[in-house]
Parts: sequence; C-alpha cells; structure tokens
Amino acid sequence: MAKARVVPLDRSSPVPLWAQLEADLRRRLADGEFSRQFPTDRELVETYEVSRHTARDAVDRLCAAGLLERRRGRGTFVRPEFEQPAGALYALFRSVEASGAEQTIELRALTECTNADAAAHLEVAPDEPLVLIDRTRLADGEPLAIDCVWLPASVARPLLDADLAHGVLYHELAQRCGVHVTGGWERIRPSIPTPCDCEALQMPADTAVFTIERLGRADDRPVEWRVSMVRGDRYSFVTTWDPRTGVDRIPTWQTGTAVG
Amino acid sequence: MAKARVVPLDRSSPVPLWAQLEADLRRRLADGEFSRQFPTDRELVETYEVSRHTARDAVDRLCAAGLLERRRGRGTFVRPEFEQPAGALYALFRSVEASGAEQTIELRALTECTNADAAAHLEVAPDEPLVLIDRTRLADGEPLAIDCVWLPASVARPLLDADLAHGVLYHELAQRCGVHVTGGWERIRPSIPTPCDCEALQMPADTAVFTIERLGRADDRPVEWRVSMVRGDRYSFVTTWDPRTGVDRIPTWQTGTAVG
DNA sequence: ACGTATTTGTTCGTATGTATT
DNA sequence: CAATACATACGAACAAATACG
Repeated sequence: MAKARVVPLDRSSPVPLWAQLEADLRRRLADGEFSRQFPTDRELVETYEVSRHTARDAVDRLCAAGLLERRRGRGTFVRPEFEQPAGALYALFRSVEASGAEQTIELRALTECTNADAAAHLEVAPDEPLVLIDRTRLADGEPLAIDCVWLPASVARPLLDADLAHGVLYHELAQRCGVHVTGGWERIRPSIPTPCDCEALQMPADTAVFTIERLGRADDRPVEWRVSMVRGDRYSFVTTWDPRTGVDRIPTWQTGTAVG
Repeated sequence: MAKARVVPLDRSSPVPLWAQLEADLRRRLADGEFSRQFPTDRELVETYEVSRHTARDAVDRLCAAGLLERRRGRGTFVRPEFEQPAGALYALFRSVEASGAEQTIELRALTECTNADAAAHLEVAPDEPLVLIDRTRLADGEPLAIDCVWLPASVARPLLDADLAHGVLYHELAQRCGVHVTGGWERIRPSIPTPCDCEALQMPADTAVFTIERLGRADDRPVEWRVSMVRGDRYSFVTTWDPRTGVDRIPTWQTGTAVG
C-alpha cells in the first residue's frame, strides 16, 4: 500500500476548499490508497484542517458522482464497481454478469499488426505496430458480442503474453504496461454485420447489431481503439424517466421484452 | 397563475425537512407556479420557516437533478428545457435543433385506427380505437427519422384537428386533451428498415437504423406508444467519460465523425 | 462611475438524532 | 450500554457576483 500523501490545501487560493479537497481525494482514490474503507468525516477534518461541513461537502460530491457510498453508523466506502471501466460497453458486460449469466471469452486473435484506421484514432503513424486483441464474448455459451481492440505496440507489447480470456483488459494494461486509462469517449451506431461477423455471432443474416466504437485515453494520449459489435436482437438500451423521482436515469442494458 | 399553495412542513415526521421541502417545491414546479424566477434562499427561509442550510439543501438537490439553476448574485431560475419531454428521442430533436439545422415535419397520416401491438403496450383492448400520428422528421430538408405514435382515441381524439406539423406533441396533448405525460421508458435497438421505410428515409438499402420504442405514461396509465426510426448513418449516440472531472453519463447525439 | 443592496457561494461553529458496532 | 459514524438542523459571518439608483 502506498503511503498516504496528503496535498495541503491553499486557503488563499480562489479555488474553494471543498474543490481542492475533492480533487485530492479523487487523486488518492485513483492511486488506490483506500482499498475499501474511506477516511471518516472526523479524520478528514483533522488531516486537512477544515470544518466538518467542508469535508462533507467534498465527500458528498464524490458520493453523487458514484465513487463513494456513505452508510450511517458504519462509515464511508469506496464503490469497487466504480474502479471498473466506464462507458456503455462495460455497462453491458456488467449488466450481463448481474443477470446471472456466465460470461466467457473466446480469443480469436492476439497479434502484432498494423491498421491505418486504428492508428489514426490512436494518433500514431499508419505503419506503427499495434497489438490487436480480437475476442468473442459469450453469455452462457451464446455469443453476445465481438470485440476488437487495438493498442500501440510500444506500450501494449507485454499483453501478448497475457491471459486475455479472463479478467478485465484494463487491469492487465495497468499491471503489465503501467498504463491507466482515465477517460475517453464512445460512439454507438446501428449497423449490419458482414456475413463473417454474422457467423461469429451466430445470428441470422437479416438482423442488425450495435456497433460501439470506443477510444480510451491515458491522460496524455489515446491508447485504446476498440470496435465492438453487440447482438441487437438480444440486447437493447433502456432508459426510464420520471420527473418526480429525478429524470433521465443512466441507461441500462436489458434482454427480453419486459420493461419496468 | 395559480395562487401559491405552500404545504406546511411536519417537524415531527421522520422524513427529513429538506426532503419535505424538496417534494413541495417539485410539486409547485409541476404546477407551473414559477414561470422562470424561483424564490430566493431568504424567501424560502421565511415561507417555510427553516434555516438557510436546509433550504439550500433542498434547492441543491433540485439543481443536481437539473430542474433549477442558481446564478450567483442573480437568483435561482427554472430551467425551461426541463419542461420539455425527456428521453433519448427528444434529446435527438433538441441536439439537431441546437446544431442550427431547421427541423420540419411531414405528416404522413393522422387517423383513427386499431393496432393490436400498440393496444397491448397502452394496456387497452386490441380493438380499442387509437389515434395514429405518422410523421417524417427532416433536418434542413433531409430525412432524419420516421415517427409513429399511437394514443388511445378516448383521450387523444381532439388531436385529429390539431396541427401536428409544428410544435411538440406533448404541448398539444396537454392543451387539447388535458393529459400530462410524466414518466415512461425508452428502448433503443439497431434494426434494418423495410424497403418502404428505407424510401421514406431516403437512405440506401444496406444501412441500419436506430429503432426507438417509447412508452409515455400519464401517472395512472400509459397514453403514448411510439416507434421511431432514426437514420443510423447520420446520427450516433456519443458518451464521454473522465473520472477526474466526474463521469459524464448522459449520452448525446452527434452527427459527423469528430468526437471531442 | 460609484456605492449600496441583494443574492448566491463558501466556511466556520454547534447541537441533536439515528444506525451500527 | 457505550462509543463511533453518518444524518439532520440550526446559527453566523464573510466573499463574490450582480443589479440598481
């Protein structure tokens, strides 16, 4: 465990104390300093020398962002699921897992190659060597998605020896390559798969899929370009809204036809 | 304008004061009591006889939910866009409008009919008469989506005389039929349009669309069943995330290829 | 152009209630 | 029962942005 490094707050700064505190707690969270238990209000008051109100303000925002969870009488806890990658693609994997289905991965290819399109998104030269990870994801043995990832070989070459049929890519990427994906974007489009992709997904020829393009960044540069195809006849994107309880909830993935 | 009806707070209730206050402000917002300007902190303190801290707590939550907006030195304001319908479909219309494109509507059909599938979603008998609104939506003259809505004729018959080529359906529904849609769900799927739909959308035969199914409820019962097809070759669903600044979990629609 | 009043933003302090250990 | 930790609620003061005479 890394030793606690606390950045002292600057009271003469125009940045509010709660914002400085929130930023430092975000940094310490990203450093993995709190495995599960988070400092109590009182501890924060003492280490940062602020009022309890200010400490709560910062922690409240981290709770609202979903990183922490407070439990009355017990303490504040890190939400481990939020250490997992963000975005609609990983939300799908998690919702499938939460449904009780057993997820397995078939590795179709794990090689070094070049790809001009992926290179463009990764902002490297078109002939720059890339690591390609081509996998099929299955839920209870039935194909759910095909998932192609390209990463610059200069940073991702250690992955060629990794076991990518289990676990989360980002964990391997952090452990073996020292790269932490911190942000990015995703674009979701409907598309018609090629006959080859249709076969891999074991779906009829006249059905459409979600194509999810995903770019992951490691602070200073893009490191992950991914194109995934998700069976649209089995999975759909569902949103509910209700002005009384709060509107526009986070979309979730569902299978089947019933919507609450 | 309705006279201000303030529900007194119950200090012996186990429900926190801020929750009671938030609920009452939500109700007054729904009643349209505040056209644009919202009470100041001081006014809330006086009318509800709570501390400023409690009043701010309630208002902060309404701000977080997106219903209000506070501006230092000016006051608190109702966000008018939040009086508009929620969901991915209306988010698309708004983002197209925000892009500067001129939106027009072509009315293809406005009739009374029956439809067993729609009736099932509206929870009425299969032969119950429905109002069908079948429209094509265009952005700068180019087809963007086709949009079919079914409503129970018993409540929506006044719409047969309405001008549905302009304005928002929900406004007509509220004005002519006295029905306020307050909640519901949406399901998004990729699909392949029929040749007929392809023609209406003026798109090539081998492209896929987003199918958005939408169920709108008026508190006690479903009143709107809608199936829309959005050109997937022109519009995509984009999400960005960034753990440092807070994860952006609300997807937006974009056209073109550039993603920030 | 300036000063004052208003309004929200931030920060402190204090006390009490409630759930958990 | 007691200690701990979060939840709620009150009060007070000053700062920063805005509006207005």
